[in-house]
Amino acid sequence: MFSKACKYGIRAVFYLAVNSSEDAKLGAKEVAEALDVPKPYLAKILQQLSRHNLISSSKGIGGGFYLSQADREISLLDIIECIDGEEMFSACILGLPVCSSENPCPLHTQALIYRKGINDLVANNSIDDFATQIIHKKLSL
Amino acid sequence: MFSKACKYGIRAVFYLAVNSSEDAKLGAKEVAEALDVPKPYLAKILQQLSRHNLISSSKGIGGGFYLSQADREISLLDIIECIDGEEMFSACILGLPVCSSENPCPLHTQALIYRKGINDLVANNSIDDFATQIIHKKLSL
DNA sequence: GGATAAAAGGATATTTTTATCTTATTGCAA
DNA sequence: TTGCAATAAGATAAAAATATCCTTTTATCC
Repeated sequence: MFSKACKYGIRAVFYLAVNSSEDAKLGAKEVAEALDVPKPYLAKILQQLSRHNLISSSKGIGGGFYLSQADREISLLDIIECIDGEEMFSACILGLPVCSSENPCPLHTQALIYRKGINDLVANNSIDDFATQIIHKKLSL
Repeated sequence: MFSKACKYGIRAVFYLAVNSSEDAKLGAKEVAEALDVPKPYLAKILQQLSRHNLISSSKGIGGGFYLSQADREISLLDIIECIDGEEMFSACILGLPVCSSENPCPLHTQALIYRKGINDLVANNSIDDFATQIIHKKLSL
């Protein structure tokens, strides 16, 4: 479904949403250790998200990554598309170059229902929405 | 979602279901050309499926790949699991080592609904079921 | 039995993904 | 203003996925 980079990215953003703020930035090292993922690789992913203004960062002493209020209002889909590209939910599930409602592959119609479900899940919930659930229900990251 | 190898495999099996029989075996070359996928790579995938008795083959002149009646009654899930492994639908969508209903990740509960939908789609339909639809509705491969 | 046509199997090459390392660059603090 | 702690960026390495090539085996036809 998602690439490893994307899974790391989603988890890191959730971790930042719960544990960071403008006054409590987190180094890539801390996040990587908390999530048990490779540090330099995660740093790359965080940099990419930062460059696209989906998360915030600052250099220097006391610097690190964090989520601004604006960052918290974006959808999880934005994070996913930034890392894995925009075709995750739109490309044919069998990889056919042309596959649409008019000219569907054998899985198209049925799969569409479920893929749209996942798409809506990540498109219609903000980072904040997920953070609230994570805190409330004590979910794992 | 599926690896390229798996997409090629699914399409090839569908192609064999529609176009081959015990009396009309198809060479890897013909299938690869029909689906516009790399010939030697597809051959590998077909060999793997054949080794696991999910499709049938015979060597020599007039040989090739085809589906026996038994082959036509397996589920698409068997094909998928043979190529991509058994964790496609069971592994955590965020890659967490432990993620279950008792200890869910932030996407677990919602995603489960849709993932189960896809799983059921491929688990509860035989190759024959799909072949019937492909022929009836003139679906693309 | 010999030629041939096909899959089967093994080895290799290429590309992409994942991971690491090294060197800037920035910003704060003493 | 100098040193340090952090991200940023670029280069490189390792692993996995994708793709190809070559040889062997097997079955069929003559």
